Amino acid sequence: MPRAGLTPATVVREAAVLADEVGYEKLTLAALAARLGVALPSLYKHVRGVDALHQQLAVLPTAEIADVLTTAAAGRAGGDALRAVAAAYRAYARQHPGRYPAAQRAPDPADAEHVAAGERAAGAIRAILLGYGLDGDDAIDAIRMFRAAVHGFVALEAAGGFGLPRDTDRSFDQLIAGLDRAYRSWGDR
Amino acid sequence: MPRAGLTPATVVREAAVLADEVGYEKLTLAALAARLGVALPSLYKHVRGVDALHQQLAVLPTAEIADVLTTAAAGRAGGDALRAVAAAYRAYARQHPGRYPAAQRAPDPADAEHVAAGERAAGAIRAILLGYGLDGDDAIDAIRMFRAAVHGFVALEAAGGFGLPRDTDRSFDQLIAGLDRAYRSWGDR
DNA sequence: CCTTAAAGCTAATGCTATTAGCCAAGATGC
DNA sequence: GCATCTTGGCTAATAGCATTAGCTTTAAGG
Repeated sequence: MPRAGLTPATVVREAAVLADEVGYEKLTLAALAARLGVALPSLYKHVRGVDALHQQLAVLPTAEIADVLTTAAAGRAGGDALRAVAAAYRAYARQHPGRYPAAQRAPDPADAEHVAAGERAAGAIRAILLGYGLDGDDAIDAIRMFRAAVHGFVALEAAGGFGLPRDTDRSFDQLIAGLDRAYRSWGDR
Repeated sequence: MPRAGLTPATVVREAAVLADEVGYEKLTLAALAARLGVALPSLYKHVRGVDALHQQLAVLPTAEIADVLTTAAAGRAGGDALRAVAAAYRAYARQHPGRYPAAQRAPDPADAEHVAAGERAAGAIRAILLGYGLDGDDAIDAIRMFRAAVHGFVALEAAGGFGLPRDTDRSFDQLIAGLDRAYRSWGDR
């Protein structure tokens, strides 16, 4: 019987694919093992368990989000960059309904790769905020504001939380427009 | 052997208490049955299963949030009301870490009580927005903005997503201040 | 070629959810 | 006050998933 040739990385990557197909909460070691053509306990040679898999699984989408945001911001500034980055974030969440929730898991401080990916994502936003004249603690607050607004929106949207027959695209545009105004008027009362 | 005297309502209410203690994702029929002093399968006389329990469990916190928001808004208007309602929302989420996530489940349109509770919560926000001159589709967008921003913030906060050593209370104040500015400048470019 | 680390396996255990079918508690009707 | 009938709660059985233990054999490396 030849070996499957798995590594922790391949297991986690396949878990990401599977999560997008069946949903994050329905991601199961049993289904993952079947997908990889391997018996369930064999996975324990590569991941410590389902909880560790979830933790590991957070790294990939975090890095992908960082990439997507960085790409979207390239060559733009101000409200232009803000809209592009927000749209890219939302698009990622919709295209990856399984791995996006995985990314919400906070990094283990000991996981340098995960921490770095998170910082890269935050850095993409921070660069835009610099164009609004925001830095230091203001930038931290403004980044948290961006994350709260955009994550909150896509989470509620994915959960079917917007019931009224009003186009969510419009609402999202208004959200980002409001964010833009909030950033521009940061110092005001 | 005397009966436990359970009803669907008591089961769901105890589930809410248990969820706050052990966390929404760790809420289990087995633990709930033990808590109620009953064998696990007995619960099936009151709820159709774990999925139905989750759905039912969404109603209580939605109604409680509606209450909390309504109370907080009473006697206030404008930015004052906005701050009070946002603070009340966040406080509820922190005090009820188990049932708050339960409330994110979208209502079954056939569940009139659930739908009504959601509308009551939205109504509390809508009333405030009226003070900003927002109604119609603008109000819908603005309500979605409020929900996205505040839910996103408390969700990220609860998940430990704000890693930097910056006081989250300050960040929350800034978020709501930004929301207030966005509402006040709604028509602007 | 031999050794050895480890990838993958089977077997076993435990927890959770779910269904089926039984029994008795307690409400209802006479 | 008694008979009846609904139904809440039970035990037993099944199935799925996670986890651990221990074995086998691959395949890399001296």
